[in-house]
This record gives sequence, structure tokens and C-alpha cells, in this order.
Amino acid sequence: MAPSTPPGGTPARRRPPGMTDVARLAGVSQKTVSRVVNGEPYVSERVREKVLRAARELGYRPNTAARALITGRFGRIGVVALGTALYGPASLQVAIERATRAAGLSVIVANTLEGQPDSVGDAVEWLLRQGVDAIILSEPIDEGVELRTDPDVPLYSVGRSVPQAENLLQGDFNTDGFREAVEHLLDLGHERVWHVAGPASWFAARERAAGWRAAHEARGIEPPEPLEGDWTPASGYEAGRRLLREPGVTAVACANDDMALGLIRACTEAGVPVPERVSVTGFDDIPAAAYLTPPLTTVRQQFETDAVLSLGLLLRRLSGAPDGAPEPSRPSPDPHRLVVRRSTAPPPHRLDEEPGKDDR
Amino acid sequence: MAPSTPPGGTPARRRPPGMTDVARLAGVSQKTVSRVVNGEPYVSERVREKVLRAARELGYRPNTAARALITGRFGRIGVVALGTALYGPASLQVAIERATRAAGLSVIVANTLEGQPDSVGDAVEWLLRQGVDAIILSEPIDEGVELRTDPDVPLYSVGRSVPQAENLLQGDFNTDGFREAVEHLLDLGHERVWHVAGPASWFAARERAAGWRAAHEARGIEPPEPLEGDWTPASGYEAGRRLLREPGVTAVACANDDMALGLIRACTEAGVPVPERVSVTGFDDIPAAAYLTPPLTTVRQQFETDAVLSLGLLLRRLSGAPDGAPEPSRPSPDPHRLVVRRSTAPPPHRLDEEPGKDDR
DNA sequence: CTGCCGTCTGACTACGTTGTCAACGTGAAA
DNA sequence: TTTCACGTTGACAACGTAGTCAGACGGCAG
Repeated sequence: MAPSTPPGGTPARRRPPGMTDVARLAGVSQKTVSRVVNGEPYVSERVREKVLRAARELGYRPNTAARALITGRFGRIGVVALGTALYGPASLQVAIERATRAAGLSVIVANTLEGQPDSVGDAVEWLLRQGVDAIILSEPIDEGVELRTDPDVPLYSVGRSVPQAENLLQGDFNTDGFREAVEHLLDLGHERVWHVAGPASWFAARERAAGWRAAHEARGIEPPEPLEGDWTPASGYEAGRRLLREPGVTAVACANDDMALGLIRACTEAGVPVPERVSVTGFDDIPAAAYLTPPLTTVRQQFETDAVLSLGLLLRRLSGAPDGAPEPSRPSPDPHRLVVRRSTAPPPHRLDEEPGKDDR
Repeated sequence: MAPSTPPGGTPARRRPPGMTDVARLAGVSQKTVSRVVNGEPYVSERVREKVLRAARELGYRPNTAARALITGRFGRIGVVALGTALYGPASLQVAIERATRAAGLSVIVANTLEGQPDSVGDAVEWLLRQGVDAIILSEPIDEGVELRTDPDVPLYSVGRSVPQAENLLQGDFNTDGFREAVEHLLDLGHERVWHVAGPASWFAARERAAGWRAAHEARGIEPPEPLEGDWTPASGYEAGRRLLREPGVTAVACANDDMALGLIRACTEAGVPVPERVSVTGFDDIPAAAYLTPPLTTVRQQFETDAVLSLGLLLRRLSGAPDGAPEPSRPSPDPHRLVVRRSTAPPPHRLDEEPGKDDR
């Protein structure tokens, strides 16, 4: 009995069908197949259908490598990200991928290593070697980056300004949003607001701290010394234990929700009720924020929408649309919103008074 | 003296340097450059250095498209993921990218859309069109998937069995881990344990529910009717409100930490103390779990380590290592661990004394 | 009829790389 | 001396696609 597979044992990795194979089956030239596949004009309906039928029959898939080789474009953008599973960055990354794929391009990600500044440059270099049409720095850290880039590959950043990169975001969402949270606390009657910041190497942390400072300065108040955490609940907890030892702390604005949550835990453990004796705010509005004890007053960022809008522009350009094409306007409505829940209240000594201050 | 830049002023998008340019500068053949770049043997040290110097001077970067075209391999793996910012999936994705890049391959991600089963097939098809050497289904949903795949592109899955895909994970971490949590509750004296499950379309949800059921069956107990959430704190909160209306509920095992957190919130709002009157467990051990009020008893999964180990095998194979190479053993130590915190306690009627230590 | 234009199609080539194979120079073995 | 093996190098073809250009065909105006 003869085996159906040829002798020798080697599976003989068959070559996947190409345009030439489709052309042969359809009885046309390879170039015509190329035209059909790319939706070029000047192909009769009869031929187009014949080609499509042949392509389907063979299970034809265009070879992106060959296409990239000849066009010089890869149909791919690279994203440099800090590989954390943090809620904010992760959401942004998903949004970027969705928008990119919708535009017919693909995303290739390179994660960096926190605390190792070279790794941003390494990631960029890696992406350039892989072949990308553009690079997006979704990396939230910007200390001492000195990027060697390729003049043919544009570099974009999300939410910070790097010398070589164009920022995809219009304004500074962190500062204004955080300032709003701090003003909310000041409006409630707190004399000063303490601050648990994120790592100074993150531009988002610096911008939020700036918002905190600005809120004080606008009222001529000297802000207290800020504490620095690392975004984790654990660091918020530690900050809380330190703040509880200081006198007069009635309000703490944390740079993100996770740290706020840890800080609240420290208060609860110490028997200090939130918000009755200490008010706490976060930033991000993570899904859990509304279900903490107490529900957390925080700020919802909407920069994703804005980032994806700008990304759309970039993608349209990369997809081959002419530069002169009418660009849709970039509305930037409602970039952030203060969500007042139950972790904030007037300070203890004001409880019997009416907060008859300006009501905004 | 002739100007170094030619007249005309046009930037004329210069072609990036190729091996031919390097070869010309180094005074060798293009093929020799190829040998140097790929580290092939039989190149004299003198020539190798000459080539490397020329490459550096020109800023040469190998063209992956041309290489892929001729070798038929892309140096890329595709990952199909459900685009949520959930802690577990996001961590896994980062781990996959790190391991892959370390092996010299790159990752291209395609996110699907929950509640749209075709989108898994679409994502696979999309990745095949982009050109990948292998596909990893990190997608947690598996309802009615009917995948058309390419025989040349192996398909792998993380943590579930799909007919066409090889599972990168050894065992079933969800069932055993969850069972452990439920047994912890039963050991504390609870007669039955309620369950807030994840969406039935997620295999992880089904496996955890199976663990819950198994724990009951092993003791000959009939488990109560399970509730179904959608992983969010909001759904856990809703489930909590419903359970609070039922009599006799003393212990609830939630399929993840977020839902547990929402459920605890519902109890707290209703004045039902946790764990004094109701014990609650979660699953995942998110960073916030230890800092909730009360700190959450949960199960830490360690499947990432295991998945990345198996991934290493796959990557080594794709990188060109021969099949006969000695494969490191796959140890699977400590796949999950029950972390007992303060959200679990014996049921009320087992307490000899009244719970008078309510610090709220 | 002729000339012309617009539509449609195919032959040929280039893209930058790797695989194949031949050729060269050198030193050792016959 | 010749022969051979080995290390080293280069010429050439091929991968699958898109750009360029020319040619075939039909309809319409002159």
C-alpha cells in the first residue's frame, strides 16, 4: 500500500499561493490580480469576479512583506509603552490598537523597563528595525531621554512634549483636572491640601503636582510638603501612615485612585474616619472607585477620546490620504470631570458652620 | 570648490541605505554584508570589521520585509486578546511581549470585541494577513468559535482548550484555585457558599464555577443557585443587593476581586458587616485587594510564570533552534495560592460572643 | 473610412534580501 | 610536483508584489 505522502518524511513546507497562482487559475496576468486586490480602477466587472473567485478558491492572502518591500511602507505603527498593567495606560493602549486596526494598519508594541532610561531608546531602535511607518511614545516617563530616530519615521507622543516628537494631545489634562480636585477640597473649607504624588519621573505625576500647587497659589496659600508614592496602593498606605502622624491634616489629594485607596485604608486602620476627619481625592476614576468604602471622589480623564481623535489624523495620513484632504476638526469637549462622591467633606472644625464661601 | 550638497533644493525622500550601499562603502560584495549582518561563519575578522564600520557609518538597518519575503518567516507572533484593561489579561499581555522581544521576535496584537463572537475569527484572519509565524489566543472567550486557520501558522491558546490550538498551560489553575477559596469558607463553618460568577462565555468563569461546585460536591452539599456578573465592581454590587434579600447568606465567593469589592460595598451600605455577618472572597489578588476595607481574602494566580515558560519553548522553536534541542523542563511550582485576609470569618451563629468590635 | 480617446489588460522591471553554487587562495597530504 | 580540503568571497537567481509603459479594443466624431 503506497502512502499518500511522498517518501523521505519531510513535510516539504508548501509555498502559500501568490498572485501568480491566482492569476494562472483565473486566466489573467499577475498584474491584474494586483489591481483587483488593491481595488484599483480600470478592471472590468467580469474579470474582477473571476479573480476574486480564484483567490477565494486558493485561499489567497496578500504577502505584506512583498508589498512593504516595494512600497517602502509597512502598514504598521510602533507603540512604546511602559509595561505596567495600570488601568490608565492599559486602556489607552487598547484604544490605540482599535483605532489603528480600524484604519487598516497594525500595531507592534515594545515595552520598556521602568528605572532603566536607555530602554526607551532601545525600544525605539527595536521598532525601527522591525519596520514601522510611525512611532507613538505612550511611555509615561521622560527623564533624560536622548532618542536617535529615523528622519523618515515620524515620532509622536501622548501627553507630554519630547523635543523630537509631536504631541498627539492638545492641552494638559492632568494639571487642570487635578487643580479642579484640589479646588473642590479648598472650597469645602480645608485650609490646605496635602498631596501624595506619583514618581517624579512620570510627566503625569509632575503635571498633577503642578495642578495641586496652582490651586494653592491662586489663593495665596502655601502648600504643605508633598509626599511621593509609586502609584501603588501600598505606597498610598505608607503615605497615609506618615500623614496621620502629622497634625492638622484634613485633606489629601492623591495622584491616582490606587494610592488614594491605600491611604484610606491607613486612615480606617488608625480609626480616623474618612471623610469626617480627613477628606481624600484620587485621580483616574477607576471602575472600583465608586464602590470603595467610602466611594471615592476623583477625576475622570477623557484624554483617550482626544488621543484617538488625533491618532485618526495620523492614521489617515499614513493610509495614503493626501495631505490636502479636509481634516475633520478636533473638538476637545469635556476633557476631564470631577466626580464628587463621599470621600470628601468639610473639615472637622467647620462642621457646625455653613460653608458660605463662594459657590463657584 | 564644488558644494557638498547638490543644487535643486528638493529633499527627494532619500532611500534608506541597503546592504548594497554598505557593500560599496566597505569594498565587498553585498552577499558578504549579508553574512556579517546575520553572523554567519566564514567571514574573516578583517572584513567583518570593515563591514560593521561601514554599516554604522551609513546608519544601516536591515530590511525585515525583504528578509521575510525570501525566508517566508516574519519574526513576529500575533496575539489575539480581548481588549479590556482588566488587571489579569493586561499583565499577561505584558509578560508575553517581554518574553517575545527577549527572543528576538516581535508581537502584534489584535483585540476583539466582547459579545461579538465572529471577532475572534476576524482577528485571527487579520493577523494571518499581516504575516505572523504563530498566533497566541490570549482571548478569554470561547463561545462558538469556528476558526479558519492556516496550516503553516501554529495556533496556541493560553488557559483553555480550543480544538485547533495547543494549550500553552499545563493544568487548570482556575478550578483548583477557586476550589481552595471555597473550601476555606466551608472550613470556617459556613454551611453553603454563594457564588457570583463571571460571564459564562469566559472559560475562566466556567472553570472557577466548576471549582466552586466541586468544593460543595466533595462534601455532599448542594450548592445554592449561582449569580452571574460581568467582572465589574458594578455587577458585584448588584449581585450583593440581590443576595442581601435572600435569607441565610453567610458566605459569597466572587469570581474576581472587582466583583468582590462591589459586593462588599453593597453589604457595607446595607449595614451588613463583612466578615462578621457575611464572608467574601475574590480571585486574582489585584494590588488593591490588601487595602480594601476589609482587606480581601483572595487567590493569587501565578499562571503568568507558567505561560511565559511555555512561551519560551515556542519562541525557541520559532527562532530557528532545531527541534531536537534539549528543552528545559517545565516546572509548575505553586500555581496558585490562597491569601487569607480579613474579609472571611466563621459564620455568625458560630460566634460564641457577639461581634462588638465594630470600628465604624 | 480615419483618427482619437478612454477603458482595460499584460509584459517587464525593481524592491532588498537570502539561498545556491562556483571560484579563488592557501596549506597540507599524497 | 599534483591533489585535495578548507576557509573565504562573490555572481546570480529567486522571493511576491507594485510601478511603468505599451498595446488591444471599442465607441464616437470628423
